[in-house]
Amino acid sequence: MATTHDVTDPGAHPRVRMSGVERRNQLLDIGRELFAERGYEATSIEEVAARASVSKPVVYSHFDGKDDLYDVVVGREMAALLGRFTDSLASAPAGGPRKLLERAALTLLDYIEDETDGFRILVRDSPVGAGATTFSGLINDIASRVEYILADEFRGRGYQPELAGLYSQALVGMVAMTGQWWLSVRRPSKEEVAAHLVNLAWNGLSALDPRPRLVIVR
Amino acid sequence: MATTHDVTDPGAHPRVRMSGVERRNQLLDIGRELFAERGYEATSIEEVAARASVSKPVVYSHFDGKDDLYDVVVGREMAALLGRFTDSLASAPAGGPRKLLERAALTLLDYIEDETDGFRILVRDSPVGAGATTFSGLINDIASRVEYILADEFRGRGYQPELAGLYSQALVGMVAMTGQWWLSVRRPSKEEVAAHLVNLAWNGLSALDPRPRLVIVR
DNA sequence: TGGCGAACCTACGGTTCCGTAGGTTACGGT
DNA sequence: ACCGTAACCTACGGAACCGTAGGTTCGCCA
Repeated sequence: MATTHDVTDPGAHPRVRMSGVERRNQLLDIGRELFAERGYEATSIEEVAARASVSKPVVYSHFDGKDDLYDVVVGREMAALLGRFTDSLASAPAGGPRKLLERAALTLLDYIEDETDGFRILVRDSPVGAGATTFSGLINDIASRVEYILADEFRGRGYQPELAGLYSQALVGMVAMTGQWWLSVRRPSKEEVAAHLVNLAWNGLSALDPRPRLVIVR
Repeated sequence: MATTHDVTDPGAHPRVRMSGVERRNQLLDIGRELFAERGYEATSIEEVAARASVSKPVVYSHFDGKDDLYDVVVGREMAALLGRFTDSLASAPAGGPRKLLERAALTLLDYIEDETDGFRILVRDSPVGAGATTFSGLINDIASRVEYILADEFRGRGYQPELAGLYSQALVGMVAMTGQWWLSVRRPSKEEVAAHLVNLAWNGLSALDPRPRLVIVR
């Protein structure tokens, strides 16, 4: 007759006792993974606990509930992506709009490749009443950054700057959707994809460069 | 003491008895509405029944279950959208790629405006194990139609036709995301949006037309 | 008018899941 | 050696939801 504590489940970790922050981070990672592959509704706290080889109350001791876990995961991911944009666009030596476009495209593609789960979550729907009427809150946020840059550029050229919103949505949508498609294809290479996207956005279909190159050194 | 059949709920319809197909279509419409506003998981059969002022088993007598209802709704919507594309592209007097682009953009924007719920469903996630790794199955399907057209055009110009996939994803993504954004803004007008999208896709950022016009007569 | 079948209902079983109450183990400082 | 506290567990209440069993109403047609 086995003792009550015969916790030798095959495949389960041998009962690790972590510190508070370690466990919290582990749960956040697992949450990101599950929310990415199943979405919010289909993810259960029970499975989060199971994947951490831990019981449910442990999860509740770190987060107020499912919503809270989700919010923290999303917030973390938003900060990560926005940080990448800030780094890559702010540190740029102001090389004109075309280089900016290249940088932005590469930044997003890099993020998609490195943090695939995070990207999936940002692209998926929010729980239910989340205000973000359009896509997911952040994609929109990115678009509004691009909008400022474009508005400046438009003013300089004499176009109507109030159209910058439309064009930035179009550009961000182009890159985001292509990135999502590229996730499941992985070909051609990321740099090639970026070059073609810039080619399309910059030259247009009427004057496509048959063999586009990136200007930025990597 | 009220009788068992005192079904005079205020606000509920006065107990209508429909024919089989009528009821089925009503349930499909309600399903589309709910799936669009809440997604698959958050929608319950009970609410579908409630909105139809009908009991749950009625829903089960028309559909095998939640999955089936969802599949039929999606299938119907895919057929509707594909039909629009077939009509608008096949009946075109072969006016060259630029007119094709205009037609495609307008077709998608029209659809988004007329069948907003349907579009939302197609853009949202599938239940869970739905193969569609990329976006939603159909957006991809549309993209592959565009791909054929583009591949032809590329061959004619001497570009690599195998890149048509990438460019079609980029173009469809651009229009789809802009359409989604436009849903919540509704300004500028649909025709203006289409004109600017074509402007961007055709001329590129480097040679934008400050006041683009559509070529097609509406 | 009588009866037959389609449309519909109430009621319930079984499952899943969120969130909590209350008790147990092990580590770290003294 | 001892004790406080942080980490963790089992067990359960309560709610939502899917899907079905069995019975009732209504319209049509002979």
